[in-house]
Amino acid sequence: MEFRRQVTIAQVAREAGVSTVTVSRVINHRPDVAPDTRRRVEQVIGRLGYQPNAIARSLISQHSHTLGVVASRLDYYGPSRILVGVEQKSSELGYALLLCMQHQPESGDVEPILNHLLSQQVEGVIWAVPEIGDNRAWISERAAHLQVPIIFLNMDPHSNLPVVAGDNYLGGQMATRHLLEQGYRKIGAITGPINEWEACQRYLGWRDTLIEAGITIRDCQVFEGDWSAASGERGARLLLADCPELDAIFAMNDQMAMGLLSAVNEAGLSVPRHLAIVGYDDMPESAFLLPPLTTIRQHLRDVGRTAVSLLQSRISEGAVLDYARQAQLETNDALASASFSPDPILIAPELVIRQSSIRRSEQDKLR
Amino acid sequence: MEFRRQVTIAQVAREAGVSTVTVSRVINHRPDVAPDTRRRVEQVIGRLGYQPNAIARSLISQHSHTLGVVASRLDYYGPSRILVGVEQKSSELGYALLLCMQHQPESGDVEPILNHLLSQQVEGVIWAVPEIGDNRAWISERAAHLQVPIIFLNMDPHSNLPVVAGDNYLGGQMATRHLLEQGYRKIGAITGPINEWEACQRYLGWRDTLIEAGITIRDCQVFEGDWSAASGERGARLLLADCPELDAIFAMNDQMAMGLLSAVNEAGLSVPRHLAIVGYDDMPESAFLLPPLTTIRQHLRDVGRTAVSLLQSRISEGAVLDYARQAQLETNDALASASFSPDPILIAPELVIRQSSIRRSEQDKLR
DNA sequence: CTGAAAGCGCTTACAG
DNA sequence: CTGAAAGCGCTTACAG
Repeated sequence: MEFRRQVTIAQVAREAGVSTVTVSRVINHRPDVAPDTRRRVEQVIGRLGYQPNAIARSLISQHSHTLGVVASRLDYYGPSRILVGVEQKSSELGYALLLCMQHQPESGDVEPILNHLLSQQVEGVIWAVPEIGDNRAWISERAAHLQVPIIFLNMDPHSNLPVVAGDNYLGGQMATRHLLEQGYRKIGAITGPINEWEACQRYLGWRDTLIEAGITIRDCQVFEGDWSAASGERGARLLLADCPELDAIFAMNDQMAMGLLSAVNEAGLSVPRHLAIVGYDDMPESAFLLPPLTTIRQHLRDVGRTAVSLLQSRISEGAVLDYARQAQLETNDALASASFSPDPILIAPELVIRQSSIRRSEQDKLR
Repeated sequence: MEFRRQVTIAQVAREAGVSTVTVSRVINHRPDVAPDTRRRVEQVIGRLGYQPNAIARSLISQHSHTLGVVASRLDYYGPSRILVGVEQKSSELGYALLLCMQHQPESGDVEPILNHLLSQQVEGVIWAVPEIGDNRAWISERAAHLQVPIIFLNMDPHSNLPVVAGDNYLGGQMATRHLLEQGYRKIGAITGPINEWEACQRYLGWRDTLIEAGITIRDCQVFEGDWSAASGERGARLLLADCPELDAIFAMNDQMAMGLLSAVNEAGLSVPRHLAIVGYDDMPESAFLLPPLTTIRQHLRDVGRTAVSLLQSRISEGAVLDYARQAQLETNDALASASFSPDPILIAPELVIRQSSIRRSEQDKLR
C-alpha cells in the first residue's frame, strides 16, 4: 500500500496559474471570481484530488466545527442509543464528532478528558456519562467557567445547568400506576444502583406512587441490583423468599427483568398468573421474551438529538457574545440573552403494555 | 455561563518574561531549559490554565494523532462492542478518535465519509461497516492509493487488504458440530441477510459441516432472516410448518434465537426436548433466556483492539517510508518492508454451552 | 541555555 | 475581478 502526500492549496494555485487567494475563493464558493478562472481552478482541483485541510482552516478561522462527546458503558443498550442520536444530529448540523470514553464513570476524575477535548478545540461538549454518586462534584468549580458550552445528559437538573434527560421519575410512576390499574397491590421493586440518578428517580417514582395510593412499603419489598440480568435473578430469589405475598415486581431495566423472569420460571411460578412483571427500556428483544415484557420505552435517540440541538444554540449564543465583545458594544443585552439558561428538558417515556402485566381478569378471558 | 478565550503560548511567554520557544520547550519537556526558567514558566502555565492548542500542533508537526472510525448500526450489540475495543486501544495509544457513521451501510457511497476523514487529517482509518453486497466495490480503485492506512473489520479477506475479522465460518462449524455431537441430525438454519459477509460465512460453516457429515440439506430447512427477533419468529413458524422433522435449529444471531424461542413456545413445543437451539453472539442476556441459550461467543472487543494495533503498525511503517523518501535513500528496502501485507487476522469464536442444546439422553438424566 | 526567523495550510482584510 | 501581505498558535532548525 502506498500513501500519497496531501495536495495543498499552493500546488493547485501553481498548476492553475493563479494565486492561492483565488483558489480559496473558488473552494468557498465566493461569487467574485471570473467564470473561466473558476472553471480552470475547479479542473485542477478535480485532477489533483485536492481536499482542503480542515486543520489549517480551523486554525485560521477559529472554528473547529467539532463537538466532543463523553460517554461510558457504550456496550449497554441505553448509552449506545444516545450516542446514535448525538451522532445523527451532529452530522446533520455539519459537526465532526470526537469520541471520548470515561471508563470509570463513577470517578469524578474528568480533568484529563476535559483537557483533551479543549486542547482539540471542540466547540462544545455533550456529557453523556450517567450521574453516579458525586461524579458531578467537578461541575461547580469547572463547568461554570469553561471555554465552551457543555450539555449534560441524564443528570439531576438541580443546578441551573443545561440538562437533557429522560423523565425517569415519570417512568417509574407510569410503570407503577399501570400495575395498580391492573389490580396488583403488592408491588416489589428491583432497582438499579441507587446512587445513580436514573435508578434513584425510577425508584422514587415507584415509591411515591405507592404511597399516594395509600399502600405501605415494607423493606423486604425492594432489592438493589446493578442493572445486570444476574442481579435481577438474585433479587428475584430474595424477594420471593422474603416477601412471598408479592403479586408484581417492577424491575427497573429490561435486563434485570430477564433475570427476574428466569428466576420466577425456575421457582415454578408463571407470569403474569402468579406474578406480574414490568421492565424499563424496551430493548428490541423485550417483545420476544416469554411472556412478552411490559416495559417503559425511553426515547433515548431523541435525548441525544435534542442535546446536540441545544448545544448548537449555545454555541451560536457564544458567537454573538464574542461578536459583542469584539465590537466593544454595550454587551448587557447580548450577555443577558446568552446567559439565559433554559429549563432542563425532560423527555417523557412511554408505557408499552405486553402480556407480562396483564390484569388477572383478562388472563381468565384469554384462556 | 461565561466562556473564556483560550490562553496562547504568546501570553504565557509574555507573563513569564521569556520567548515562546522557551515556553514550547517547557511544554514538551525538553531538557535544555534552565531549572528556574522552567519553574517560572510552569507557574505561569498553571496560573493561566494554559493548554496547548492541538490543532496548531497538528498543523506544524504534520501529525494529527487522530484516527477515524467508520461504523454503522451502533445500536446493535456487535458494532457497539467493536467500537468499545477500538476506543480503548486508541486511547491507550494516545490517539483521538473521530467517529463517522455510514447510515446506509449497504450503499457503497463512501466518498463523503472518506473525504471528511481525510480533510480532518486522520492518520489512519478503521472501517467497521459490515460487508454487504458490493459495498466494498470502492476499495479496488480507492483504498489502494489512499493517503493513509485503513484497516477493514469483519470483511472477506480476499483482496490482500489488512482485515481483522471474527471467524464466522468457524463459528458456524462449531455450532453445527456441537449439535451433531449432541445427537441431533435434522438441523435447520435461520440465517442473517445472506448478502452480508458474516451471515454468509456462518451459513457456509453450517452447510459444509452437514455435508461433511453426510447429511443432505433440503431447501425447506433454511430461512433467511434480517437479524431481528421478529424475523427469527417468522422463520421459526415457516420452518416448523414446512419441515416438521427438524430436531434442532441454528439461529445465526441471539436476537433471532429469541424470536425462535418465542415461536417454539407458542407452538406448544419445549426446548430442547422437542427442538434444540443454538444462537450466535452471546449477548449478556442470552444466559437468562428460557431455557438459557447455547451460543457462539465472539470476541468483538478484541477485534476492535487488534484492528487499532494493526493500524498503528501501518502508520509507523508509513512514517519510515516518508523518512526514506525524504532522505532520498535507496527506498527499496523501506518500500518492501512497508508494503508487506500481513495475513488477514481471524479471531476464533468460542462455543458457550447452555441448556437449549443439551443432548437428549442428558435431558432424561436431568428429570 | 535562550531567542529571532521561518513556516505548517489556510483565510481575512486591504489595495489595486 | 485578482493578488501581496499578514497572521491563526505552534515547532523546527539555526545562531548566539
